[in-house]
Amino acid sequence: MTTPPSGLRERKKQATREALREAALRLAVERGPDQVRVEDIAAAAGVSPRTYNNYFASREQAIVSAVTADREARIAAAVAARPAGVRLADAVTEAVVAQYTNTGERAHKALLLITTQTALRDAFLDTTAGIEPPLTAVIAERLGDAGARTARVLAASVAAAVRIALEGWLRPPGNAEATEDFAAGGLVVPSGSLPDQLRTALAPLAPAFDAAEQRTQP
Amino acid sequence: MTTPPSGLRERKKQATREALREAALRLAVERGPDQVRVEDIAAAAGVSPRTYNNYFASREQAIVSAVTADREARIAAAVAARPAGVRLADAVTEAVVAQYTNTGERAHKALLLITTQTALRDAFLDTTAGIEPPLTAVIAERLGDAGARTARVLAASVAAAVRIALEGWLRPPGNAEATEDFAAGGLVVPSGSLPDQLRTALAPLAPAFDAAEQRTQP
DNA sequence: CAGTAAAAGTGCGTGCACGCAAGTTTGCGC
DNA sequence: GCGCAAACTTGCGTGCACGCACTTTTACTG
Repeated sequence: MTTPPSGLRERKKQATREALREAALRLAVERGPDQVRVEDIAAAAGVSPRTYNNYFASREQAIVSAVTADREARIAAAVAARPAGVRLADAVTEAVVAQYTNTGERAHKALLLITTQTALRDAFLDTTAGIEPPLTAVIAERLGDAGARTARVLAASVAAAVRIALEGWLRPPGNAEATEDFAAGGLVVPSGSLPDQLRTALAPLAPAFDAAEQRTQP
Repeated sequence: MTTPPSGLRERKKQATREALREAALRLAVERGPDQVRVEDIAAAAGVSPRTYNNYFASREQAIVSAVTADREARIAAAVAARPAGVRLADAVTEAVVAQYTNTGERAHKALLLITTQTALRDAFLDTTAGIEPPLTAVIAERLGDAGARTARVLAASVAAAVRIALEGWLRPPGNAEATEDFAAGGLVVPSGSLPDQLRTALAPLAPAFDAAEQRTQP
């Protein structure tokens, strides 16, 4: 499973993908993100522009993917690695927190770049949707076949919560964008650390996890 | 609040928006969805192509918006209309179900069209994200200022659940697309009625709503 | 009833995503 | 090895989204 079927073809594909990722990020950092055309990225990776588009559906995706990389696979593994004894809600929360906390130095620098542009910011937030399928799989494993639907909903909810946490985190606190239509009582906590944001956002979902879990193991 | 500030300017804008909506849907039905260019929609609505793009960010959005229209506003109203006595979870569930059930004849025909094309299907599913802000507002009202964050997460979870329900509903049952990586035990219920799908998808979130609600009214 | 500021509409130009139909490489069975 | 089939790459063409600068329309004020 970890080694799909075969070898040389797949290696080349991954190599190309990574070359594109790295080229996109490097160029975006060197010049501004606006000054990087698809043509440049493709050239830097040694492929045609058309091929570039076989790997990434948008310019933003390429840049962002250098940071997100294989986060999806690692999240699934992280959840599965937790012992079966702990609450499912805790297992998921900690797995998610771990994945978004252990960002390397390079990732942190890249995030600064991402914050500067709305399009990049959105692309980055969209990657949270990618954790949904693996999360669904691992949650479903815990809930049994009867809870497949529930697993899907919970996984999607987690992804949504993570997105909210990230949004709140990388929002420039001084940004006067307001909270759109209804600014509550102004009691919005500006932005704590990312782990805090994640835990806070995931906390409301814990009861749903508990209920689902108890239905299978009374 | 129901009458924003003033009148003539806003009326024209809405008129143009509706003209574009209707033109997009009509043309998409008459010819295939693929045979409709932005230029045509704009012409049919009596505006320039450039203006069309000031209203809709994609061709699919224009077509789909004819069906989704002002669903967002109605959902908020529907939740607010429920008496304060009922469980918040039930209020939200029923409000959502009602909104997606009372689709008229026209909407139903349009949905058939939407199903035929992946791009349209995706655009339609993306509109569920639009119910998040109003839902957040009305849920936050119930939970009080302390639960603003929680309201946001719950609203996003509801939107995600609705999306899943819709996905399962308008998926051609015979579609051998498989469930991607892990096909559970083959126990996937093909597709019940839409209200059933919605209730089933929202059910797992009820405990989270209950917990949030009880925290404010012990 | 101007005169002016703001907002919506428009033309133009640029870069991009993607379908299609080649050409090229890789993998596999004989 | 050999050739065939599937997978990957690439060039081309089309339609599209959107920034920018400019014109036209709407709203407000002296």
